[in-house]
Amino acid sequence: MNMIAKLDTDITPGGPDYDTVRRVIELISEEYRDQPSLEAIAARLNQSPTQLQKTFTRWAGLSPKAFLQAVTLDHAKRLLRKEEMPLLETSIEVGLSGPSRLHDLFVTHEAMSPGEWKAKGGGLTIRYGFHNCPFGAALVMVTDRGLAGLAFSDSGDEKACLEDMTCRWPNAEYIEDRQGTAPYAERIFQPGRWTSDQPLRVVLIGTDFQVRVWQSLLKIPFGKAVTYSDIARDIGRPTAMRAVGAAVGANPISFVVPCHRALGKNGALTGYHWGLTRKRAMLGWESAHA
DNA sequence: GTTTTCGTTATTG
DNA sequence: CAATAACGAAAAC
Repeated sequence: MNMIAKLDTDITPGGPDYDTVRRVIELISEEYRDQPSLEAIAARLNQSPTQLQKTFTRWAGLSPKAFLQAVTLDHAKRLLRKEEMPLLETSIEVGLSGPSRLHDLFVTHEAMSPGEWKAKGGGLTIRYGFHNCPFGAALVMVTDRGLAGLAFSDSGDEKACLEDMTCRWPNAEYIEDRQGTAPYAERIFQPGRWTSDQPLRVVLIGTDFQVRVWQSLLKIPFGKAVTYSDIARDIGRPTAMRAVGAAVGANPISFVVPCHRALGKNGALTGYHWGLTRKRAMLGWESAHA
């Protein structure tokens, strides 16, 4: 169980370095087939190779070249490779409401009752705030029962991001409270603090089917990946892989519920609500720190 | 190999 | 009820 020593926080959304990193990943995502060299990438961004190397490595913990490797189809397939049997099946048993360990972040989760789900958030008070994280501006949403939402945006479209999330539970009451949400953000994005003695509490608000899918996602270990059909099988509905995809995409607590670890059967990244670039960034980042 | 076609199923309008 | 979707397998090029 590797603990990530420390997460660099000096590359923040909106800053020039963050933008550089984002563009590098974007470029790599689109052209990884051509295996562009560091020089080529730097030239495209009008930067010196050494400068770029330094900036990127500070963010990812590995060079652009190595990141490119990590993002290749070939590598994605390796993540899928099930060395032993299980992964999902033998993972720590998670009940409807119980502790589980996801990528070394310890989490207890509970599901909302169907009634509460139908109320579309009615009677629920949700405090929210934006915080900087390695993957952009993170929108953190918490209720008195725990973390309920986590979304991402690039600087500029925070408004759309917030709207995207509030639309999911239109009847809830929303209060901006960065003070209140800050501890969650720190906890989530500082892996050094991932401990089991005080698990992160999350509350899953969704349909019965969705909640089952999300619980399945929570069983995927850090740095690994599974297939949509793996999940379908795990929840006892082996032919519902497509519906699983929809449910994964509807996951309101991205990253914490690691929906970025769900790949197509051939290792292709099939989609991501917050942008494929971000999905690749997360997978590459995890590969680097695994 | 790659593209198209069709089966499946939980949501949404 | 019809349309849709972050899939997948099989058929067809």
